[in-house]
Amino acid sequence: MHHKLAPMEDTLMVTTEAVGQEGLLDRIRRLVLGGEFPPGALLPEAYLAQEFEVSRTPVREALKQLQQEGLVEIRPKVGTFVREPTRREIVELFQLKESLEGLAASLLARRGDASELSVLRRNLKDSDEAVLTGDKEAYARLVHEFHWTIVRGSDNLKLYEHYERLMNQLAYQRLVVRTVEHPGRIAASTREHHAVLEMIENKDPFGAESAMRNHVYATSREALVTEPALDRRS
Amino acid sequence: MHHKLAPMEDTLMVTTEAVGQEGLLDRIRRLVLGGEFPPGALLPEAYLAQEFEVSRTPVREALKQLQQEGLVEIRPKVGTFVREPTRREIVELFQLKESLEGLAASLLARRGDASELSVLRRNLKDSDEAVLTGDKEAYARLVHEFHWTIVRGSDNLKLYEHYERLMNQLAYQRLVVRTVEHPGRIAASTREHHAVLEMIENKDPFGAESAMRNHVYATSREALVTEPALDRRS
DNA sequence: CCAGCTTATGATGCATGCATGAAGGGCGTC
DNA sequence: GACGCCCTTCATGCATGCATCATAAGCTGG
Repeated sequence: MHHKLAPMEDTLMVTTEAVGQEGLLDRIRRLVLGGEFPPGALLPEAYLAQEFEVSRTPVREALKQLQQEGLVEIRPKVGTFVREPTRREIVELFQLKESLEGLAASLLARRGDASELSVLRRNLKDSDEAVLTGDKEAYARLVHEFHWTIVRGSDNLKLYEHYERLMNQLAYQRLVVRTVEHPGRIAASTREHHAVLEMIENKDPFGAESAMRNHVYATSREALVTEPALDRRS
Repeated sequence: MHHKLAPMEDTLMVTTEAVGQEGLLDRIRRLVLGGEFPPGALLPEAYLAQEFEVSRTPVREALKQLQQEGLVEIRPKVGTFVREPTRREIVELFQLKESLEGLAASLLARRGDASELSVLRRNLKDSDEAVLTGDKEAYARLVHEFHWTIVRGSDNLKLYEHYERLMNQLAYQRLVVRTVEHPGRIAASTREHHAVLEMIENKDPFGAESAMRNHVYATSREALVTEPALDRRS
């Protein structure tokens, strides 16, 4: 069979969506993650189509992708439902998170890129500041950025992509907000962050991985005991 | 807004596709991974639709999912093309593989389920046998099964799912087949497999993780030097 | 009142048609 | 001969219509 080849591409599209506006997939994902629809709720294609002013066809495509991400469950001939992660799945996802972030820290320590390091240092400075002023909102955001910066800084795009999927499934925002409520945890978490950064600065991949894994593990334990709603199932 | 909730489900569908036949997504994926279409080739929706005797709509849905898996690239208004992984991406994926399989070995060592262990022991026995008889085909298959058994045995479904994605992107078969060609590597690989199993039998999570990571790393190095075609890009 | 069957509803699954836009080839000019 | 413009071609992107089937309400007989 004769195959038609793609014309040479010189520009590498790194983002997932074309220009214009936010992709439909992202909009529906935000709807789900935002808690607009409670777990178990039906996501009617017709409703979404009308809501976003498109036809059902692109909506269906997006829903199938969300199913791959594990955010919704499509029951054939019945409908698409918001998926509620079981406690067991949360545990599984945190184990993965530990592994992936450990890898990221290790890779970043090996690379030891100066610009990333300064971003992280700045982040921890701001973070300490937020703790002192008691701005939990800012603290949560900075913690979030700290972790993402390390994953991005690992300079491993595939790792980044898998991490992104993972975090989507964890619906991170809601969990970490709870965690932040515990003052003792904040102090410990801050210490752990500094430890991670120190290891990265020392260009110690093993130490950085270890420190990061310890930190993620501690955080996940806290998140799991702090989130009683997760005990409903499994 | 009033939400329609899902009726209670008692049966948990663990497989991805309903009964009947193999899913369209899998069939197209096999077409791509099978090398039927060379990297860079266009996958015309109309052709696939005719080939699988469906309309373009379900084909489009499947292609969008394959894009998420990183196997194809969809250029808006142009077409869907088989993606050729760059060498850099291969390296990135192997780093991830190392991390994920390390986690799997660690979890399995912690669990220490007897039935999984006997399967692995049996696998290595058959594997040694295949080495002696020089049956490289069987050896490659057994190695494949060894790794998948450990990932399955980790009893972490989310890990399994991410691993599955990862392996799809690696188009494993073609790479490992090359690796098998090197006699020295086979001996080393066999030793490493035994080491991994021994650590798991000892219920030593750290040791198992370490052994597995060493093994995956060694294998990946071999695969990378054995695959000259990967040097074309990046 | 309840169990079993029938039927009505509503949502999905998919085929089809048309609009849109990107490549590539042809043609005319320089 | 080379460059640039136009136009044809073709594949996608999406809207729409209809068949299918799961679900639940209604109905009937016990």
